[in-house]
Amino acid sequence: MGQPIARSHPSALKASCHSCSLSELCLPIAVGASDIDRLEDIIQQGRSFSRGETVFKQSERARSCFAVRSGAIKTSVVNHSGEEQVTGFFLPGEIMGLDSISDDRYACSAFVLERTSVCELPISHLEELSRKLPSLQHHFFSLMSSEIRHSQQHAMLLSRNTAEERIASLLLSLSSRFERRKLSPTRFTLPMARNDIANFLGLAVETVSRVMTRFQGQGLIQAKGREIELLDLTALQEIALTFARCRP
Amino acid sequence: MGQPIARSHPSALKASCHSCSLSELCLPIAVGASDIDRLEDIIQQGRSFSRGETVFKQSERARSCFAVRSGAIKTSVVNHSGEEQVTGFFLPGEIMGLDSISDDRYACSAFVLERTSVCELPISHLEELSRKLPSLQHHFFSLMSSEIRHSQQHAMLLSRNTAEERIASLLLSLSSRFERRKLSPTRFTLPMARNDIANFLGLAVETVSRVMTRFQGQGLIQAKGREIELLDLTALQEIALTFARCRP
DNA sequence: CGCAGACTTGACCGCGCTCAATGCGAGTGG
DNA sequence: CCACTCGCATTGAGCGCGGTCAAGTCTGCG
Repeated sequence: MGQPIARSHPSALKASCHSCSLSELCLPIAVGASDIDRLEDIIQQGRSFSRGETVFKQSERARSCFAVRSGAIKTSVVNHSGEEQVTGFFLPGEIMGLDSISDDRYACSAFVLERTSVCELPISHLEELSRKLPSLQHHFFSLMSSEIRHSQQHAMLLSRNTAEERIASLLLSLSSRFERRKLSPTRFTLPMARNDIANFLGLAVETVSRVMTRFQGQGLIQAKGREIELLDLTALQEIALTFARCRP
Repeated sequence: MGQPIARSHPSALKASCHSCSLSELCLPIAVGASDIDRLEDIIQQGRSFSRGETVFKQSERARSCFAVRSGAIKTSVVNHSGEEQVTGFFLPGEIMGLDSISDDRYACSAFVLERTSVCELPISHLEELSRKLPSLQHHFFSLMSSEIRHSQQHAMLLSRNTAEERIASLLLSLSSRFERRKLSPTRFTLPMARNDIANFLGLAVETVSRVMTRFQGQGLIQAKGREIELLDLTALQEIALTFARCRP
């Protein structure tokens, strides 16, 4: 996957941002309507992946970022002792790979959690187009800047917060990200396994389980497997509020 | 400090990157010799700050990034419960404020740990110049990309590593950053208090103290107050290696 | 129906936090 | 010069959160 996906798909479709339902979350918001065409010229609408596949692998040549169109992805790195470390989850409208622009190797692997389709953004083309479209350049600086902040927030979350606070934060983060897509902020299906949640939050799976049943006992959530309903958002916010704020 | 520093220094000096001893670590590496002048045109050589002052404060208007010329700085945010959370340390040749480009408010405050001078990089000018100098634009994307990775590394460090691993990692990070500046990688003065270290690493001060005396007992380091000597780099690396790698 | 993987629940224990006291060096003033 | 203070660092005692280990339960799928 280091090569642009086009390789395996000689007839890779040009993206059609115009008709994409995510255009208000994704790159197009950064460019005037008249310039969307130029964006479409460099973006390749990639193929779909199914559960378990990887969009790219750690330390492959990094030539592209990817915008998630549908589905869900987890990124993770393996440390030298062979353990996986989940570094993030990416949902539709979000862009992954921004951490891999610097040393031209992907810093992490991107695992597909459920049937997913992505748009491929070749980095060199993006840089080139950014020079011509100031608003696009600005948007990218902003995107990366927010990404730094999200990582910092996450580090802060891991540094001093209890298991309950971490889990409440994650649930609320997911909630607001679903809401942005006009989906229910209180009733959704977790795209990732408990294991991934635990790993991402620096906890043991057992702890995640325990906390979620505790939350359920307190009437804060209703959980059956990956089906989640948030019953008391304000209480969850109260718990999570020990740290700053969630993904905007 | 939200205003460019020039306000308080009407005669703010144009930067002289040409003669700066850090030019091989800092922005100039990104531009050809002939373009350094254009860089100097937009960079303001700021004034010096002394211990305890702030270069900028959280939630002030963010108009500039800052390159550290000399000294040392810690960045931190206060969460809503009023506690400080140290998010990073910045040494000469490093650029801070990259996390604050997105929503035009500083995401953190920058506290001066020892007598420090900085160069101010107005964001709007940087974006403009980046459009004209592709290598500068690329460099900035790279910088921000690495910053994302550093935060992720830090998050990983906090998520599963023991106190010893965290502290060994920090010591090695500092070591390599001193080395980059042609200073001794094994003998240096910590610019920050134990308190800041503890906060940054998500530990209690007492734990930092205990671990450092333990390291000393094992002959790994020699510490007297903030004077540190790393006696056994490989052993420290062995300890830290549970996670990935330090600041390049 | 049976198996494998994901999730839950329980019992136990250790790392690191908390609280509290003490040590130490720098700066200040008598 | 000492006495005093203040901030910072170190050291000790006790305990709780969350990790580990080990069963047990649920679920989807061939």
